[in-house]
Amino acid sequence: MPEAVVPRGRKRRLDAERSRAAVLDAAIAVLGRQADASVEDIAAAAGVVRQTVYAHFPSRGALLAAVVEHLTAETTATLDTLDLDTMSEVDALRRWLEVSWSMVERYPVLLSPVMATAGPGADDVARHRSVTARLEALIRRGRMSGAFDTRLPEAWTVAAVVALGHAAGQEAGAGRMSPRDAGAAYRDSVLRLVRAPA
Amino acid sequence: MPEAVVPRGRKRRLDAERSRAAVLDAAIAVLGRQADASVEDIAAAAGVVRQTVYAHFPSRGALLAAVVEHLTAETTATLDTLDLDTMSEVDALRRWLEVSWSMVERYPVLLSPVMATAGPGADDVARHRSVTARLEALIRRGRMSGAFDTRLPEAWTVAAVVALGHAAGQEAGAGRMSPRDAGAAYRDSVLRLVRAPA
DNA sequence: CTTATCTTAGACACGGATGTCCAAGATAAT
DNA sequence: ATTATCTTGGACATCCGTGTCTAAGATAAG
Repeated sequence: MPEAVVPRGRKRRLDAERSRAAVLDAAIAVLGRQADASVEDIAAAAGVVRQTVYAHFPSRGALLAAVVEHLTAETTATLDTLDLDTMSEVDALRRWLEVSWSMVERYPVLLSPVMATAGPGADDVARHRSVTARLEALIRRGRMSGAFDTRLPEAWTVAAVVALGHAAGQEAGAGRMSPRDAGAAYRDSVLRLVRAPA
Repeated sequence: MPEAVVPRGRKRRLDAERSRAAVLDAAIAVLGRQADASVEDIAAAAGVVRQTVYAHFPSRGALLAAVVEHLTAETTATLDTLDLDTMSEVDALRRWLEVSWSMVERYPVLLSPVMATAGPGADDVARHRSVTARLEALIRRGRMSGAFDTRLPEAWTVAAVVALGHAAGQEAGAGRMSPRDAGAAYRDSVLRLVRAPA
């Protein structure tokens, strides 16, 4: 596995950075539709030739890893602008759900198996870790404060929230529900599942 | 695509039927662990050579289709022995969840993408149709009788139940929860999601 | 403008999986 | 015991994807 070329004799040509970005974007788009898309497919969608992809990413796996990295970074960054800690648990969860859902809507690849299999930790949860970490902390806080129900295991609750997100994404992606309705159903369902009974 | 050989000059050798069954069972087991297992892998697990697989199934796709067919048949058969119509909606749903969960436990391949991609209708829902049809009917009945909540779309409710089943399977399969706990959490979550508020 | 960088086109090697063919031997049916 | 069926081993063609190499042409940086 050779490394991606990053010359230092002169300045990096912005041309190159444009190609790299195009490939990355194309990968996000294409893999969102077909998880096992070939490098050829991605290159074509990027308006580039296959060799150019290898000029920026040493291997297919490295490209996938870059996709995962890119998206998790953006998602966690977005989540961190929310100041979830300063609001009530229920509001914070609502906010978290809104943001997560908007990300899923924008990047369907987020629910693709690609996110699980790519990257160092090839575990379905380990991959979402940096994103679900916020959720986990939030849920723990709500459970301790009495705002959330504690009858179900904490880890299960997290898994359930993720799974319902997948379901909403499927329904919207398959055209069985409008993205709006899917998002609403998602939020309502999670709240019903997580909130402490009155 | 040649057809599977079914001679009629003499009687079918039970030897052959044993091989066929072994291959089918091996496929169910192996694909449960690795969705993209090769015909070679499956043959090896069946204690058979690759060519023998092709002697019974014309192609890889046909084998997958046979797996799907086999499992959906068994599952629907099991579900039909329950007489769900004669009990209360909540009891019926509980029963449905128990049976479905036991099937998922026994056949992890049921949550594999194999079930979606194989078979004629390559739709995630269309494949489960014969199984989820029972669930759908059940949910509709409960919604009309007032036992279930009607604030969420019916189709969404079905999707959510399936998704939570996947989550439970994942958690149990990954060893993060015991199968028992996962099943319990699954049932509790679904009931909490579906039941009408008191 | 000069030069280094980037993209492209065309090959090529390699590995892995699918599907096919055939001949020989094992095995069950009659 | 005879015969048709089944499994096996070996070999082979094919397709597809990955990854590498090279030379030529385009393009941005200095």
